[in-house]
Amino acid sequence: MKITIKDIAREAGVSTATVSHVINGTKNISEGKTKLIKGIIDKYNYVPDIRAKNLRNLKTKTAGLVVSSFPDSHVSGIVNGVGKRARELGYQMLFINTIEDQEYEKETIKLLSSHMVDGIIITPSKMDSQYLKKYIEQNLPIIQVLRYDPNLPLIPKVTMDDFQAGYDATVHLLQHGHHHIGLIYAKADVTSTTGRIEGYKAALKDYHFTFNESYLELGNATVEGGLKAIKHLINREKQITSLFVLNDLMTVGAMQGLTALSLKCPEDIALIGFGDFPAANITSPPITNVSMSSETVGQTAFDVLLNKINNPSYSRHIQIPASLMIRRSCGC
Amino acid sequence: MKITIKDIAREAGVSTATVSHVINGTKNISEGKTKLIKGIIDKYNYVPDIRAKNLRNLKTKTAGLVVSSFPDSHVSGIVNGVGKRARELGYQMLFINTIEDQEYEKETIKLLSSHMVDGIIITPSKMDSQYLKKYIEQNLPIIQVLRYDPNLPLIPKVTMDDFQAGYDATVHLLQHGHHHIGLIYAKADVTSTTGRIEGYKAALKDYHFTFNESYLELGNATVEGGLKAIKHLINREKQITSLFVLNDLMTVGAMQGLTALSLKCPEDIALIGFGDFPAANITSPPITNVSMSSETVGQTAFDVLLNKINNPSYSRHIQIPASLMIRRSCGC
DNA sequence: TTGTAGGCGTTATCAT
DNA sequence: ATGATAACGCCTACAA
Repeated sequence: MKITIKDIAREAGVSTATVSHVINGTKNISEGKTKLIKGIIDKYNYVPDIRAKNLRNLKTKTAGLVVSSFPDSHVSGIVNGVGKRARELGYQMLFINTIEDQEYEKETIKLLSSHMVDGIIITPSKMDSQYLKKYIEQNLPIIQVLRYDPNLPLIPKVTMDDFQAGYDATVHLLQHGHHHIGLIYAKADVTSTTGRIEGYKAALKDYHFTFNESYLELGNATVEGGLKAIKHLINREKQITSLFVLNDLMTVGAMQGLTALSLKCPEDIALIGFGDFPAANITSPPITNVSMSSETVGQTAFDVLLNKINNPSYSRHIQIPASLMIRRSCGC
Repeated sequence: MKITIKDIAREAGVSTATVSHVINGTKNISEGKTKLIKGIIDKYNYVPDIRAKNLRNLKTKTAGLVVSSFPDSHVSGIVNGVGKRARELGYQMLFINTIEDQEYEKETIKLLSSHMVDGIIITPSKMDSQYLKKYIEQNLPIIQVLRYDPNLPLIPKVTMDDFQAGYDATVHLLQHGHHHIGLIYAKADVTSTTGRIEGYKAALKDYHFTFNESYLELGNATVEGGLKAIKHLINREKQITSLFVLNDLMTVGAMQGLTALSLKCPEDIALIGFGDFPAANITSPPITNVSMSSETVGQTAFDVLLNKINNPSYSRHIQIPASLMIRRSCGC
């Protein structure tokens, strides 16, 4: 038997309006009745039906978080950061992982847009996310995190400063005398990748070295992917003396690959990873990493979403800086 | 301007019932009208308001996942597993991290119980979770994952086989001649910890060694916690020759601590971790771990929840086996 | 095959 | 200080 506000009202001998008011403190009700009603509510452990409440109020106090992959600590840091801030601000969080599947992503957004949430934080699976346009036209608050569609200028963004991070890491390698720098990326067609590669190119250019397309290799964001990638890359481009790996799991794979190839790090091949994970300083050698605070990204993302909800014209792009955590794999 | 089923009906010149039926395929509507109505729906990108739908239907097709901490890959694996299975079965997932705060946990359950979700998967923050009783009496489908209250026999559980895992790891160490085994645990008053410790004790007993309470040390599930714990432990109990560490992050901290103490692993101190993380085979030395598939736990948990939803008397306890991943830190 | 209308549980306006 | 009641948007008997 489900118990409703009517039941409470009946038992208290008052109207539903009165009960509603004591629940929400929205009007002055006499002390006596207040106490009586609260007692009955407690007795039955009554909680107002949130579906009805939402329907009436046009607010759900929940936000959607749609990410496109979830294996690494980076994404889980973001989930954590968003969740933390959401909690602080009294929001619930609906979490969906699209596993890089844009069709599912579209379905998901469609569903969430049906007043399931008050706003959405999304890591789009593809650079082209024009399908989002119709939602912003409908004034559904959406923001992008980590990755974005450059042709969606009205949607706020919270990302890493990928260009700068790529630039800095590359310069570091360059300054250690490495001109042949292999780069293993997780996924093409995504701004987090392209931004970092732009930074890599810019550094090369500033130091007067030519960019070599075939120094780039796809690693699919997994350990095995990183392992395979490094084997291909080093077989193909034997002059490579250093590696820039754009994701934690691939970094682990790359280190395994180096061992498999009997290559010493950093003597034969220097390496800088991207992301940074707790164990990075107990590996052999400890791994230099572009370190980023994914929790910060998550928290900021939620704040930005709230901004967007309260001010529909908000459209800022916030770039969180990364920093180079120097350990031994880079040859320092 | 929000568009509703009425608007669609008006523009199509039909009743809302007809529109509803073509949307849900719940009755035969003539081809012509069907096409017309679908056209209009597409034109306006109309999606039925899920709040209203839920209110009417008494189903939300969303499940709550309430975990109590989120720093490690273990929990994120579970989130991932639950999400994957939920997606396959057409459910959405509401994710909340209570950060080991039972008060917040209670509030959360209360909120979710207000017909926000069809069922709840929870990792309770404390062994005593009797507050859940009133919810099961109200027939809210709840299941426990990873940790549980032993005095809640009616609630299904999906956990690791913690006892067996603790037993096996300890036996492994014992067989290598280690009788003085320090144990660093993440959190007291929680079945995942007590189960593993029971296994540890049982192994000791089977091999005729006495259990020493002061070989146990709390490490708080963090890197720093593990680091501190090992320092305390080794200072206090100098005869210890091996370590069993019940969580990944603490394992990393313990390895750091060994280095800080100028202790060689495994020569001076052998070590077995619990959880297993991608980088565990590129550390120095590679770390032997009790390895568990958290994704499996997550997927199973969702299946069990669905069982509970469909059959309120379901109350099984499923124990997922772990396996020892032998690498070098244990001295093999 | 299609339409009418009541009700899901709340909140909030307008009376009293 | 309270109460009656009309929405919120949808689904679904029941009627036509």
